[in-house]
Amino acid sequence: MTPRDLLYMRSTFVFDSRFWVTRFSAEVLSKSVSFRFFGVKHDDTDTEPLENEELLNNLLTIGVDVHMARKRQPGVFNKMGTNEQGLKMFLMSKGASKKVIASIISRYPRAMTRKVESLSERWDLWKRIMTSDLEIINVLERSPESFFRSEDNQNLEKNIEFLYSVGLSDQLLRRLLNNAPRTFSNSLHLNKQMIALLKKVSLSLGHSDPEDFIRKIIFKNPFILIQSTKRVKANIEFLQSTFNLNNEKLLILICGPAAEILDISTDYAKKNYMNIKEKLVSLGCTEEEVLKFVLSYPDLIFLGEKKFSDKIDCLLEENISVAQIIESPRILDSSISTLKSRIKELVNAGYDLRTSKLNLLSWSQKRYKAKLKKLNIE
DNA sequence: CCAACCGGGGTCTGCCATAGTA
DNA sequence: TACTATGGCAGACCCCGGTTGG
Repeated sequence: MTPRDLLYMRSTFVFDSRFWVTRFSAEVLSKSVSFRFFGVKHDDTDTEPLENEELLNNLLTIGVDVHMARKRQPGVFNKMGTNEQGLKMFLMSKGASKKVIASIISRYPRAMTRKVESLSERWDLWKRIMTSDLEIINVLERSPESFFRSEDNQNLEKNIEFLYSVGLSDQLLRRLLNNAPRTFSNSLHLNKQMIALLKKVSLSLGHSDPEDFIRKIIFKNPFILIQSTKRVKANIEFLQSTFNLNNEKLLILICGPAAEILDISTDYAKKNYMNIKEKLVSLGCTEEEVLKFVLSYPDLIFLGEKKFSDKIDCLLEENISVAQIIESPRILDSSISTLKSRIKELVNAGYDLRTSKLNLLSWSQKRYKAKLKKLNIE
């Protein structure tokens, strides 16, 4: 899955933006000043330039990266009567730091067009699901857009009711709001569509309890409601056509081991699968073996071309056979660096990788270390 | 006691396109 | 016609440990 990479991307992004704010604040200031002059020069008939000047000063005081913000949503800067002060006070009252507020506005400027009253209402709706203000702030810091993109609180309320009506627990709703907050700013219609699709799939595959199927799949994959029905449908079809399973087995697959595969962009799923197939066939596997291999651990489909190939290659370099590899698909779970360091340690300890089991390459640290210690004593 | 089996935990944003709206 | 609300997209693992069966 992507989360780890996303985490990486996100953290570098946050770091970059902070870097930007501190390192280039002088530049930001100069840009906003020139904009102000530009504004005055252009519209000296009404009060708009003055409004903008006030807005810009407010934003600079808060510490907003105006350059970034304007690039993202220029329209907001032409609006009069923005509510940046109200927003700031509101978020502060909920315990957000100035830095977080600045980051929120920098990344989603439209937030400052929201009225305090509606913000407060929205916050209370989120609070029905979350346990503390801090928990909400953490989500806003990660994803300001999911909270601020819509002001339709009625829709939000209906979404909450709808999700409960599907039979999701308090805990699951909380997980959804934490992990896939966009679910709640989807239109009710959109969420209903996805649920309807899942229901249809389960019925057409002969599931006796569609609601149970839906709960299972959302539990396994809390991100499903922020995917397009097009993507999910295409991925289910991909799984169906690729693995050629009977209904029962396909159902188990998509609300179990392959639930997360439904999120991946279909082209990549196909591409990654094709890559696995080509690579293994070129190494002498039959297509049937490839199918069995991937089916035994569908998460393999998340592996991009390079990663998959690199992992296989680093195993082959140790004269490990393809037959051994496809016998232990889980070892491809381990990072390349883990694989490499463990192989080295095991070889040093006299462990013959060509004739012994490979599973220990993907054991937890604790178990692996214990094993290695024993090998070294022997 | 050992390893296999298997499920779980972390975890999805920031951007673009485009109808709709004032 | 500028702006808003909303849908949709790309992106592309790694690790841990309880339970079970030998």
